[in-house]
Amino acid sequence: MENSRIAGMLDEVGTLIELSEDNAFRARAYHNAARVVENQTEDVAALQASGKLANVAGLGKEMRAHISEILATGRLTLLDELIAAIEPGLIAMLRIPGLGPKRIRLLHQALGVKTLDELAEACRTNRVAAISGFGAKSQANILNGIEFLSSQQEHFNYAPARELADVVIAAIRAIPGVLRAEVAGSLRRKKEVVHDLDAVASVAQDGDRAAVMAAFVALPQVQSVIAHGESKSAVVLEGGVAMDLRVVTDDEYGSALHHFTGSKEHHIVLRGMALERGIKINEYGVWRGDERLPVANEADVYALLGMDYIEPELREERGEIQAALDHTLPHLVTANDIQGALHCHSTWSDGHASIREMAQACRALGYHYLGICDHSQLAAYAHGLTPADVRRQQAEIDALNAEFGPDFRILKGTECDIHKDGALDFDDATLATFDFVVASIHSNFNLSEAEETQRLIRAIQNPYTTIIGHPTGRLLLQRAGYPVDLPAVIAAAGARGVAIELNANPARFDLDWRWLRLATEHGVPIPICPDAHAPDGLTDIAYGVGIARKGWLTPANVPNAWPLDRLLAWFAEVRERGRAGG
DNA sequence: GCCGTTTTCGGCCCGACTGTTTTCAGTCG
Repeated sequence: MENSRIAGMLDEVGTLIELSEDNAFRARAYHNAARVVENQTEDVAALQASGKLANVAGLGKEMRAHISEILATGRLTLLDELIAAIEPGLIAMLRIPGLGPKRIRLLHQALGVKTLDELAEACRTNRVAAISGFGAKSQANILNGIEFLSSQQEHFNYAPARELADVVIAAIRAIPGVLRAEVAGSLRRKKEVVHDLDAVASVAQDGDRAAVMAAFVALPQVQSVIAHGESKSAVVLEGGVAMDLRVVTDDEYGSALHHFTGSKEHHIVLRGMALERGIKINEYGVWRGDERLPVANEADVYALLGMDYIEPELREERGEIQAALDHTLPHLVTANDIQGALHCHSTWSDGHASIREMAQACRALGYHYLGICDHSQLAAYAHGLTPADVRRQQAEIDALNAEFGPDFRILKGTECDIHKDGALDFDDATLATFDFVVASIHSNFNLSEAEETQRLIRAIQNPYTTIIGHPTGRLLLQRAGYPVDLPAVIAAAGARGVAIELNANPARFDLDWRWLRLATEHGVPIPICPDAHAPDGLTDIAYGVGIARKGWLTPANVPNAWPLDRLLAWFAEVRERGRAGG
């Protein structure tokens, strides 16, 4: 039983409790337990067997009993009872902006509405406005919210959200009176998908806020205004992206940026810890009793608690607070550490630029090497290369390397398809001609989890495999990818010394950052690969670095942060270990 | 439901905004 499945069941219990009773803290305990289970790098079943589950904070007696039941039976009686008792349509109502569990219960009890459609109809027939506590505006907002849900995307990929945010932040900075402005929220934490945008801006004095806010809601990118206050406004931008802006005085900016960067879970733990030390943290500052402690910037918040600074990417309540107290936070990889690009395509297969153009683009970015990895023959849809094509391509690479000289190196690679049975798509003689081999799945996504897992493990055990490409095949917000037991794949890669790529294409970000720490614990190197099909795709590496940082990666974990000689030595070492039988 | 202790109950992050009501509850981040 995967941790994520156990977590999913506990999380669902939490949501159903929200809808069935008043004790929000009980619901939170379940959501919290779900996150704790999800964050365990070891299997919960193993933790239970070794008795270590009792030491995990957030999992009390009741939660451990639930976990035991799930592990033994695959089911949870409490969850079954809640599902039987609660209308499933009420869960969907939680997604309506401005409508929470209490008012949903009230609507259900007063009107008997069980689905979004029934609720919309109740709004149209004026039955919602008649309920005590509701009115004409609530009714209109609920109806608008239901229409918004059906017409808008709920989440957005990081890259387009970032581009839009950069435009709007620049516009906010240009508003007269604004001293500082920055994007906050999940985008600043580099989450792979974001729900909305948060931003913080500062002004010299309170009196300047209203004018700045008025200018913000009037920006050309603003489609509609949801809330407009002096210090806080909420709007919907073009493309349906919701955005919140907070305006504070400049002495509050550090605390406000920290507060609105989140995550909520990080703050709950941090503030609880601060309270134990007699310190209160809010979005305006840090206080000991009535005394306001000096906070010039975000780092001061942590320093006042005796902790190391925690980068925004790490603020997910996954052990970073304890590590900051212990001074054991990792030295995170940065874009400046990147030495080259591995896993790039050219016009030899489905790329849109020649090898020369890709190499020139890499040199312009200051990189020292480029790994060309065109598709293999099985990928006919992508004009995959035959062994004869490979020989001609490698002759071209030799000629280009001779021309470029010693300062830049084009590496001979392949993105070699993994067959249904786990075999690679080239014979050994051809595989031996490459400097390195990226092995990827592009077909037969519908096998069982056991079959896909075995398929990847067999590819890992091929002596020529250097890197497993996009290990789950997911496309964010589009498709889930094939089912795969990632802990088993990570363990196999670690045992064999094979790397797993972090595909930096913002539609993929595969391997998911939540697995990166488990991978590094197993000694699996994680190259950050752009999977670029054109020169502009190389810039995805910067996005991949953000995800790598969320996964606590250091330059030592990332082969393309290594100089060329070390990289080549590692390629040879992986192949040698493969030939020696792992 | 979990946790910690001034240790088996009481608190659980905290403040802005909205809508409805007229002092506050619900929602959100």
